[in-house]
Amino acid sequence: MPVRLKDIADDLNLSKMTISKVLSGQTDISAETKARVLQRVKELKYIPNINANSLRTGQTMTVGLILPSLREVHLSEIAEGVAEVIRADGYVLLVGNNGNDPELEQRQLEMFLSRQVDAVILISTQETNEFLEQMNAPRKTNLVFVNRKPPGSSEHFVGLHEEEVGRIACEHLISCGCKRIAYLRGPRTAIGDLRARGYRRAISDRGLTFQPNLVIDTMGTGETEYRRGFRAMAKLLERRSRPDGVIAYTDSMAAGAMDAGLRAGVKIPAEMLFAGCGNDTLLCDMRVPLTSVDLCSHEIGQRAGRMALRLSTPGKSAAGRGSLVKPKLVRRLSTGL
Amino acid sequence: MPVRLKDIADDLNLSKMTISKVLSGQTDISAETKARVLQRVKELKYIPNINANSLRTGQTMTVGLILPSLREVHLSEIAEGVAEVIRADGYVLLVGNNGNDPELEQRQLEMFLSRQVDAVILISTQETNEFLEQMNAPRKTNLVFVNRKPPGSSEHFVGLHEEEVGRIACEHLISCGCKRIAYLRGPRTAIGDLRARGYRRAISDRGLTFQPNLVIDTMGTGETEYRRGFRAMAKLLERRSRPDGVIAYTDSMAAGAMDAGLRAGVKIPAEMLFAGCGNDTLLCDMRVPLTSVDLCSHEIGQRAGRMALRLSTPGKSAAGRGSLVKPKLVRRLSTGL
DNA sequence: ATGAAAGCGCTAACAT
DNA sequence: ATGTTAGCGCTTTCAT
Repeated sequence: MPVRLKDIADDLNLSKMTISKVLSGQTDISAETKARVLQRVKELKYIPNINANSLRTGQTMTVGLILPSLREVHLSEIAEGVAEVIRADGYVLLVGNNGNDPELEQRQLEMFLSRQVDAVILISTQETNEFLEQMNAPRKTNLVFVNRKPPGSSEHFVGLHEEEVGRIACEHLISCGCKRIAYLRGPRTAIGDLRARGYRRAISDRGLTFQPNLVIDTMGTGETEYRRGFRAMAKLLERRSRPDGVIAYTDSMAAGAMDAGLRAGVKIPAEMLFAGCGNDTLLCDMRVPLTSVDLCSHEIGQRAGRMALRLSTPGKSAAGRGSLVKPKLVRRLSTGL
Repeated sequence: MPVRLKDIADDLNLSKMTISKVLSGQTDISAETKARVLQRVKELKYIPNINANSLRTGQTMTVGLILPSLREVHLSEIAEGVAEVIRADGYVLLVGNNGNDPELEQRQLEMFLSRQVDAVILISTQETNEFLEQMNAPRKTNLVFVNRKPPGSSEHFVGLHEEEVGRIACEHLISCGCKRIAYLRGPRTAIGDLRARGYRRAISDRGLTFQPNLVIDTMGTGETEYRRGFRAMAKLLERRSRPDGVIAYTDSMAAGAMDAGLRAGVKIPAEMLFAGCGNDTLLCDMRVPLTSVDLCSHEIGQRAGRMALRLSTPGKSAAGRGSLVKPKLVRRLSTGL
């Protein structure tokens, strides 16, 4: 078993306290003793037991992160951001995934709580999580929500300005001269709706007329996003008047749409412009490099991490409640450069 | 602060011990008391402090995972596998990433050790990690290496049978009738070399002649894998005699190669077959669906997790040392179905 | 059937 | 400058 304070103390014929004091930089220790202790600590490779301390202080220097999955780049990117900032402060990250199963989510949270985590960052895809209201009532303050503002609404959260995602993409295509911009929209969720609204807002803000038949709902079939994008585009191309710009809810869908266009002989970006969302390096650097809206997942993770740290620091608990990250457009050849 | 055993005890005019016994299912408690306790526990939403127990038992029910990054699908997939199996046993996962920085890796390990993790799973891309030898000497047994067998070599590890990756892909193309199979090889690392060897072995096993000029080294330039695949393929196509099959080190490279082929008017799979490695859903379901070797990352994670659990269980510590996972070929249209 | 004591590793507060 | 005491939340052991 690992070396304890007492081992060092016995070894040096000192008391545990002396060792402890040296290690915590107390000054009431003779230089000589200090040196001897430090030396022995190194030799024995002593590593303090933080848990023992946590029992006293109530601080575990641990942050929990609960998310649906690590497989989605967007989410693992967030996780990286969190890990980065909390590590810098000596905190450690507990990760739990719950394939969108609310029960699992709850169990994970309980496991984290039983480990006395200082804060929990929750990326829940559930539309509601009632269990939080009841279960967690006492220490609610140390929860940080990501992506979805919880119902109770007075909570701490970090999210992406979703409407801006649609707006920024559409705005860009308009600036590039597009007049008929198709939107391959996402699912009928809060996020899906917000992005669609952003698209629509850009249209009207710039004096174009909104044409409902240019908004394509691709959901419902069991196909991959790529296939759905491909098929939706193929159909669009059969119409009498083609769009001169296409925005897709994800990069995969955009890739599918672009391939359908290329296959049909459409010149990109000469005749038609494309934009996706996600700025996924893998997808955006292929065939005609794809202009895409960066969802700033890493930044979101960092902010969530910082918020968690603030909540974990006794004094500062009351700090800023919410934080909306603005997406960024990344221009590539599919919109002319 | 959270509810403690003592709170329940005081509340019910019982001793801590009685509560503890009820919760641990001891039988020497009257049915009535038991019911009262259970009821109150629920009402007060008591969650046991596992850390307190850990201080006594030395078991924290925590496994640490150190990896270069969560951004790579291969790695996050492994993380998911680990999380899954250890959660089932009530363990919790500490995750630390270290962008291939050995110093960070060491610091992470120390942080984990100071939290008394029961085991650490280490996915190190370092070729050597001397610091382990020294620092961790005492509890070396609770380390599980993934992907790379450590120098000390008597360690516990889980890895992919890398040579089999190259062999299986090449074997498949040969079965499909290919005679001239190009290999877009990966970096000059242990793994890169093993896969190349597998390719070569399949060639000679099946009585074809190995042609060095069909092995293309794409590394060195700062380009993306896709671009490297694309360029390598474009060059291949300029030769007098074209290959009739192409294997790439990653799916991205395969995608690039395939696009170069398609652009040049090559019919896939009629005239040329393609296979990648990684079985990345995003990439494999695009344009001509790509046959790819699945690297079984999830399975690797699960095995590593199980190994970590075994090491964490006092009795079983000496169990199986190493475990090699066999990759699986996933056939798609790019090789004729 | 219920409870008291001791101790896991550590440190704040107080002696010496 | 060094050491003693007590206690963080819990359970194992041994009373009652």
